[in-house]
Amino acid sequence: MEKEKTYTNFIQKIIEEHHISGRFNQKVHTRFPPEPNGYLHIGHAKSIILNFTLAEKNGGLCNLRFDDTNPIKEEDEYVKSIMEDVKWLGFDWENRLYYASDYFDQMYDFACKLIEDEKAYICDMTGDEVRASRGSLTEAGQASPYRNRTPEENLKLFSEMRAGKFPNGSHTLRAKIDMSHPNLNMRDPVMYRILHANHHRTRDKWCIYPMYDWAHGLEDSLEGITHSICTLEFEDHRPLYDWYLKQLDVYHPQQIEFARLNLSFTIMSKRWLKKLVDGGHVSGWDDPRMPTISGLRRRGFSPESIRKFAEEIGVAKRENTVEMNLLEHSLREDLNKRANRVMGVIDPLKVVISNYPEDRIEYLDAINNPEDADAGSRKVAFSKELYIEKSDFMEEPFRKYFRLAPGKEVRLRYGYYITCTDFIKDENGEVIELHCSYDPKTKGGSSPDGRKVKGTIHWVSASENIEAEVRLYDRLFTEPNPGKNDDLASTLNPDSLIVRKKCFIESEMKNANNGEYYQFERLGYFSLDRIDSNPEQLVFNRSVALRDSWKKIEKGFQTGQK
RNA sequence: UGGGGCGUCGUCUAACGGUAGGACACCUGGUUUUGGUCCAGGCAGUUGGGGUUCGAUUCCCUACGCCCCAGCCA
Repeated sequence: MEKEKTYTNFIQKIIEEHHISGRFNQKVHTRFPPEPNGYLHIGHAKSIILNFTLAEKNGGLCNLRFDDTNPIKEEDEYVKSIMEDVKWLGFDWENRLYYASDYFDQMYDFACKLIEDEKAYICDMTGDEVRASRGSLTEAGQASPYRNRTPEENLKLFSEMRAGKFPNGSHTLRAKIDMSHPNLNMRDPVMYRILHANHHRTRDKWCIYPMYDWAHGLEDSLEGITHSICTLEFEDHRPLYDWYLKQLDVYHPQQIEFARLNLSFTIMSKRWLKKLVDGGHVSGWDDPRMPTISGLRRRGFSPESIRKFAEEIGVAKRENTVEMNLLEHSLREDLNKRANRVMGVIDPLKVVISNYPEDRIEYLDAINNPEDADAGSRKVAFSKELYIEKSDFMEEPFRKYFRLAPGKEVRLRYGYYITCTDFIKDENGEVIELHCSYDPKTKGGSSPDGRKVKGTIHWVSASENIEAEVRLYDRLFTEPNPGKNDDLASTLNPDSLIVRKKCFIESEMKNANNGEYYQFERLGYFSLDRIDSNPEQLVFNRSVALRDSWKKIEKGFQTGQK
């Protein structure tokens, strides 16, 4: 029992301290607050999982809230995809779906209160002027000439702003804090800007929109959030978050910052991801090579594996780059237990069993999942002509090569032992067909005399199978840290997608279902491509290959000794 | 060289001031009708220097390194 892993991270620790101090009356209420301006990626998944599980483990709730304060960037399409992704990960916000735009009226009223208290003013400076007067990292800023307008004048101007009397950029509402504050965020930050734009929800009701810092704390406060969790770059904004809530004397959540996720061999920034899409380097936001949630879903990742991954990587404040290995491991670990096995040949080489009757077909028993006795078994067709993997034959085998070679015997999984008696090459010297003999006494894959056969290979009957397209994926970049390189395109992995058109899969797979996970024995985990696959032309994506200890040995032979 | 953060195995991440632990990766062996899984074992870390203490990853000082901030983005 003491082996039970406790859910531990520094945020949980803070929560427990709050429980002791009684700050939030033992309550935990979090929120996931995406801006609907793009697709979610695995880094967002970390945040979603953090917020929802933190609430759940502490008997609390987590809201889904769209932080839609910038109508220029936000679209309904993203709202839909975000909800789909959160649901797919297995979380339920029940009736707690909120939008920042729901609070625009209240935010306006709060702003008026600040104006009345002489803590905010309308500034007529242009963006450039504001920038110039903000000072620098080492120099104090200069006060706006409009800083001392009366509350009456400010109120009037503010309502005129709202009424649409001014063009974009002509006025802002600014908090009156401290132009010489060492934290630049505190140098009279803008609370409202004029944006004559159509909002995805409020349409043309507003032409002034709240800035993040002003809006976010109020959203949290209004929803009774206890722990407002965000990423590290907002640490500098916490004083402002706190300042607004304190001036207003309203319910005050605790903002806590954690380090965002970086993954090796990929990138997480929306800007770069968009470049990949726009540059045609990938087929879209849901390209199976993308680290987006929709991409991972299409690639064949399970939500369970992503949640396990999030648990494994933990949560802390230091910068981190998690190895892609760990993500892949999480998937293998999950699918090994639940994916049914099946045989498929993705690089076919024809085999003729010379001593097997011409027109005979046998149906042999194959176990669906050795890791799950309840998964049962199925029948696979065996016939005189078969396909095996090209890589399972070598004319001149390496020393430890256990597979087929002239005169060598292997086991066909769940089939027979066969021995290679001959091979045929085409005019280019490429092996195109093998002739083998089989041992009828080894049906099912074991021999009565107990002789050892080290190699077991997969195969598919040439007469009974289904043809499919298979897509093999590899990391998108060749660099472990592509984000550090300005010339992204040069570090793209040219082999990140390999399409194999005429693959042969055992006919069992005619019943393959969308969203189901399969293991093609010895090759990896696969699932149907939910966009491009159809009953006439099945398309399988390889989500991840099996671990392959042979690959290393083989490389050793190829490069060094032989 | 203004402010805010962060430095623990290769990579993530733990450790009321009390044996630096786990996972991934890697390496050995064993089992195996998937060169998969599984099992057993191994390698490997507290940024440096001081101080406090019986005892420091933990507290203090200092140095160094890395990240973030000058949007009317979030």
